[in-house]
Amino acid sequence: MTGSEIRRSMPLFPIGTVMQLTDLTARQIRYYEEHQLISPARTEGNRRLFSLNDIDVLLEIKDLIDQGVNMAGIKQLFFVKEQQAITESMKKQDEKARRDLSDEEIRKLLRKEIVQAGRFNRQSLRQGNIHRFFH
Amino acid sequence: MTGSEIRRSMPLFPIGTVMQLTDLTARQIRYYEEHQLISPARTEGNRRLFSLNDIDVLLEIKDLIDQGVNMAGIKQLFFVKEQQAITESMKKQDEKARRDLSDEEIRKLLRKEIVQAGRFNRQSLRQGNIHRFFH
DNA sequence: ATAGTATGTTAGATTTTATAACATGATTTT
DNA sequence: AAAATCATGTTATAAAATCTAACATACTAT
Repeated sequence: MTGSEIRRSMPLFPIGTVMQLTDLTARQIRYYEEHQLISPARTEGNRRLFSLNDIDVLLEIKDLIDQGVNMAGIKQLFFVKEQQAITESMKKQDEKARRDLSDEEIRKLLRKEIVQAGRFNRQSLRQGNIHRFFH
Repeated sequence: MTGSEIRRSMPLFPIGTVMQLTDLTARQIRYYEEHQLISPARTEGNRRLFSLNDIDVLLEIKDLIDQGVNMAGIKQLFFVKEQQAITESMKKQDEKARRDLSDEEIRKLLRKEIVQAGRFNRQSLRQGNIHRFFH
């Protein structure tokens, strides 16, 4: 997790602040939580604490609601987005794997080269430059 | 004011969150407010709402306190810093003024040049290129 | 017409925050 | 040394914000 991801998921805001930032009612926010679209943290005393991410999600929900999408639709959209995100991260992993593989290949090649170079130079080394390897 | 300055001065956090973020007690935070080191906004119901800037200031205060600086010292430091900031912004203004002035001079020069160019070209314009100015 | 959805409203309990006053240990001043 | 000041803790009391749960209601879809 990157630093900014941590910051974005830090529980900071009480519901009142979130209401103002999103123009949603407490009822709505709690309802969306009930439907698992967000999962705000809780204080010791059970008050919700929202993160910047939560607020982003709520603003997305609000946009979709304003466009006439209902809960079911929003859930589907979020589900699809999450799948995409997962696919993306898998793609990245694949790429990394491929990169790692080719790194490994490069290492093999390098080893070969070194061996070859060794063979190449053995003669000349004997012929007067062995002292380089001691001193 | 820039966008980020607005964001940094937006009243968002209740005192509880600020306590956690700064490791200061409510008593301390209120005391520093009493000494006008911060001026958090208030909700309709008189609860304090702190901005990111407030939190920055509180963290600075905490650092200074930890280093043994007392209220008076902190006030002085903040005062000096503010003076510096003002001086800085005046410098910037000066620069801008100077820039504006030289812009004005450039305009003067340009006008002269144009007049000169006009004189220079009058002859040649008459000699067959006046049509460029109509069409 | 009925059922389901999304939100409003209300009630009562709990938590959080506010102010104000007094307490206290550490420094500073007299 | 005694008194005053500083920075913070502690406590009491009031008010505000939030919680859950229940019931109400306007729409939509069947």
